[in-house]
Amino acid sequence: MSDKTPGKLVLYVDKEGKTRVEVQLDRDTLWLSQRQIAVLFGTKRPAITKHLNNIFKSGELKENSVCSILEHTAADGKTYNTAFYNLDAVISVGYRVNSRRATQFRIWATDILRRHLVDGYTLNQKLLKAKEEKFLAFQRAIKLIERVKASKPLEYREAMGLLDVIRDYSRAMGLLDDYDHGRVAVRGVSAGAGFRLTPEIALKAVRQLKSGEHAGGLFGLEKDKSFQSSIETIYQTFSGKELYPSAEEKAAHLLYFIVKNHSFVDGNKRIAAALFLWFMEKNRLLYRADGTKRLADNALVALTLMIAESAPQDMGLIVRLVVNLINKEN
DNA sequence: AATCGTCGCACATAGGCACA
DNA sequence: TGTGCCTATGTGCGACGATT
Repeated sequence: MSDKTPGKLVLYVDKEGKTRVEVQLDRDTLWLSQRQIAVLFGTKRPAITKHLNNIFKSGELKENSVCSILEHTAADGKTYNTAFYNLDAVISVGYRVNSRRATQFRIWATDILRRHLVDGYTLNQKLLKAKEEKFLAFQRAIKLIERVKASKPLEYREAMGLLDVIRDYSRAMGLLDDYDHGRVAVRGVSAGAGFRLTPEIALKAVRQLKSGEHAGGLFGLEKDKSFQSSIETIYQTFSGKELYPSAEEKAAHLLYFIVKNHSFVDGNKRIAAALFLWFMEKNRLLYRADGTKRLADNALVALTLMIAESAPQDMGLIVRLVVNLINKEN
C-alpha cells in the first residue's frame, strides 16, 4: 500500500476461527484502490470495477461522494493518479462479491450492524428517558421557586439567587438541545384566532405602564423601531401559514422578543412581563377555570430573567418551556 | 382444494482472461 | 482503470405431482 493511501482495512481469521476486521480510519473513512479492494476480498480487480459500476448505476452510492482521485506511488516508484474508494464503497462491494473472504466480511459487518441496532436502540431509549427526566426536573424547579417565593416580592439579591438556580438548570437544559423535539413539542395549544395585538395597541399599553408609580423617566422610551418588529414577528407567516399558530406560542415569543430586542432605554423586562400578562389575559389564557393563574408571578419573573441571560440559540427551547409551563396541569 | 417440494427454463449476476 | 467476451452460478417463476 502506498504511503499516500489513507486508512487501512485488514480482514483475518483469529486462532478460534472467528473473522476479525482491523480498521484504521483517516478522518472517519479510509480509501482503497480497486486493486486493494480486490486483494481484501480475495477476488480479481475487474470484478471490483464491475461491482462499483453496478453500485453507481443502481444509485446505491453516488460516485462523486465515495470516489476520489489521489496521487499514488506505485511499486515501480512512479506516481499515478489513481481512483480511491472510501469505506462506504468498500462495504457495498463487500456485500456483492462472492468469495470466502467476502462472506467472512459480511458475517463481521452484519454482526456489527446488528449490535449497533440492538445496543443503539437501548442506549437511545435510556438517553431519551434521562433527558425527559431532566426536563421535568426543570419544570418542577420552576414550580418550587413559585411556592418558595410566593409570599414575598422578589428583591435584587433574591433575583440573583434565583438566577443561580436557573443557571444550574440551564446546564441541564443545554442537554436538551438534541432531545426529540416531538416529545418536548408544544402541546394542548389553543387556536390563535383571538385577540390580535398591533404595535399601536402595544405602545398605548406601554404608555399606560409609564404612568405607573414604578416607572422612571427613561422607562418605556423607545431606542429604535425594534419594538414594532417584536410585535409583528409573533404573527409572522411562512408559505401562508403562521409560524406561531397558537396564542400560547405567540405569548411566549412576545415575552422573548421584547426582552431580547431591548427596544427601550429602560424597563424592557418589566414591559415584556407586563405585555405578556396583558396579552395572555386578552386571549383568556391568564387564568385557569378555577380562577388560579396559569403562570405564577414568580415563575414569570424567573422566566423573564432567564430569557435575558439566555444564549440566542436557546430561543426554541425557552419558548417550548414557557408554553409547557402555561399549559401544565397544576 | 390447499399446501408443499421438485424440476426445468430463462434471465441475472459474478468472475476471469485478454486487451485497449 | 474500463470493457468485451465467455463461463459458471444463482434466482425467480411456472408446471407438475405428492401429500394433507
